[in-house]
Amino acid sequence: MQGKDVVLGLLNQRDMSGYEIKDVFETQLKFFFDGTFGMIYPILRKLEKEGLIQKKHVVQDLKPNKNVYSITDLGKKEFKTYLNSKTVEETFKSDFLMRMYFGQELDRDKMISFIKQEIERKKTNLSELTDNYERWTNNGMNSFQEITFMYGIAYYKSEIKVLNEALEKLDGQD
Amino acid sequence: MQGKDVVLGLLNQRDMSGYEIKDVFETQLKFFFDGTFGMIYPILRKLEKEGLIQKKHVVQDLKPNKNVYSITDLGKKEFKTYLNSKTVEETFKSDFLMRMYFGQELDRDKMISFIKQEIERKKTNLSELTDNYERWTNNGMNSFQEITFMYGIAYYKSEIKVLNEALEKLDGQD
DNA sequence: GCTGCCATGTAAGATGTTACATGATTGT
DNA sequence: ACAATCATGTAACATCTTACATGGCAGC
Repeated sequence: MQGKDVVLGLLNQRDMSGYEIKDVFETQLKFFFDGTFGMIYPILRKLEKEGLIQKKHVVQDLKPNKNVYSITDLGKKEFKTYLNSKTVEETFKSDFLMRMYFGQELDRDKMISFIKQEIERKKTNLSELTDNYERWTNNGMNSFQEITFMYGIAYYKSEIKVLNEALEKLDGQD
Repeated sequence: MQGKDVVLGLLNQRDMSGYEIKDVFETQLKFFFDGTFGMIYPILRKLEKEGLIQKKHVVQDLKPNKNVYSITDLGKKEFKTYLNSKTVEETFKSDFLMRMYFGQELDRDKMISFIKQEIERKKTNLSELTDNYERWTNNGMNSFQEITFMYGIAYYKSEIKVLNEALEKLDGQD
């Protein structure tokens, strides 16, 4: 599962420009995948070269022109192959937990401020995710896609709770 | 936060060989960072070249010889710099959620089997994490390090619950 | 003889990040 | 003027993954 597969999957749903793809990444896939322009455009070029997608130049009146990509039959086949491949294990990398792990090096107040910062960060993430969920619900979403949101919301809520409990426990040790 | 910082952090705690570092990655950091030999050994070589760590060849009797690394003053300084740098946002990548998102392509049974597989996967991960937590508790662990485990355990438990609920809901739709 | 654990490494390639670079249009 | 949004891209670099390659020692 790489950027390539995700882009192909999106174009398998409907035609899009690189800019639009970035937008879907931000509003719908952000919790479990992130893509940047520096990644999306090179992927589009590569997929086109391989004949998996096709470019159409679209002239616009009120906005700058754009390149809209559509998936080819070859691309559809390739995406199906991905969908039927073995699911790879998720990856998670946390700088915050790293600091918790190596915390003995720092003083207690610094550590507590790290935790408070992380709680705030997660609260922000949660409200963004909730907003995107609500916005998308109105545009049609199937029960499986809904799971991706439930999953993310449960994650943030449960970690906010854990971190608050940790703070309380640390307070009790004074 | 990269492999380099983690390796430096571990050697900041005590001297270790590449093989031992891998073991700590597996048993203590696995939830929020993963390292492979193909990553660890090149990092050790690089850090040594930069003068941040030092190699000692240790001849062993009952086991193959090994290279034990220790951190230098320069390395300690470098690690402190990392600890005081701004925490970067966590990253999460999930192939499972990807399939949930693009699920309309597949038939319902296949999707349900993906969910069941993922629940099993998470149950296994949870029990491994719990085992490592218990094993480590007996070897001394501070309250901040404990947070890294609480965080992971909460994650797995809450996602297992979400996925089970999703399954029930899907059953109700028959 | 085989398996499992201990132990170290390389080389090639894929992948992704960061920073830079450009420019139109719309609204304030 | 200026900021925001729309729109596309490159080049250099850092990083990591995968696969390969080797070999000692212990116990069955």
